[in-house]
Amino acid sequence: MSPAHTDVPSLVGAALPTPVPADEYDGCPVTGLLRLLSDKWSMLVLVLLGRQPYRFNELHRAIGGISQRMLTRTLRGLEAAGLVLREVHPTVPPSVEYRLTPLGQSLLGPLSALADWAVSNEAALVAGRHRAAAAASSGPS
Amino acid sequence: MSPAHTDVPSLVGAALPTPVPADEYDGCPVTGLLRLLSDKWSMLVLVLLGRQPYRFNELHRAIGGISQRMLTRTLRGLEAAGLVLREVHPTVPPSVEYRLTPLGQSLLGPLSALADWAVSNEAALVAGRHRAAAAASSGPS
DNA sequence: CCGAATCCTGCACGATACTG
DNA sequence: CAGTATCGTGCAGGATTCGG
Repeated sequence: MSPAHTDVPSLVGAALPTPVPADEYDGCPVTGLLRLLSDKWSMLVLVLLGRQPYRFNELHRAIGGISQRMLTRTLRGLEAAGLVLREVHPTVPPSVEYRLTPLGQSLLGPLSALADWAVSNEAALVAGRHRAAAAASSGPS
Repeated sequence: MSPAHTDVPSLVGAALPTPVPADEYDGCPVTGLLRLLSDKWSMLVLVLLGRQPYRFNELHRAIGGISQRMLTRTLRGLEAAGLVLREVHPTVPPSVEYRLTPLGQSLLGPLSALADWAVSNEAALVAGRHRAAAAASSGPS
């Protein structure tokens, strides 16, 4: 075991030389968060719930393009992580409200930073994409 | 079923699927960024390259657990997005250096915000995961 | 209205072997 | 050293149906 060949940034928590407890969670909190958020809808749901509480079909319509299955899955995942709270009102017909927990709300800041960057650098990203396309068609010919 | 056993050398080029993301850009810059970063390794590679330039196998060892295939794909994707620069030095043996473009470096800030949040709230996330596991084993029995 | 259950497809990803 | 070629697998994710 020779650590420190390339000292891993503290961002990944010096957790790369992991003891690997089980075959599930690899020990790095950043990786854990990424595995939670790296799906198609989680971040979008978080941002929407950050604005206001939503009921299930309200959210379904607000997103538009997500299947019921994936919305349920996404919400359950976020709920399991403690980011979203699910409130069932025993009315007829039943209604369920989803809102962010305080933990979920605290995630909105970092999320916004990423979103702001994406908006601010949209032009650069598009330009880079074009440069890459041009290089790909003229280069390896 | 295994149809043609006749060795067709290289007709089907589906070996390296999706050379670049190249997905249909849906118009939302945030979604575009998420589709770019929502894979298993992109963010980690960006963070590592944010500290220093790396050569291919250097990066391979530093990450530890990624396959050559995925490292290549990840780097190509980031390169196509204009976040990573690939420099080939025509030496013997050949060496290739990867570094962040200025655009890539500007992404480190927002990325760090997310990473810091993950570290700060690791305990809460782990607790949530345990609650979920307990509920899953006792609830739907 | 809320969601679970089922079926199905495609891609992300890994392991290995080979090349220049 | 830096990739490419190829095969196999698991799981994300969509469409639809059924139940409460």
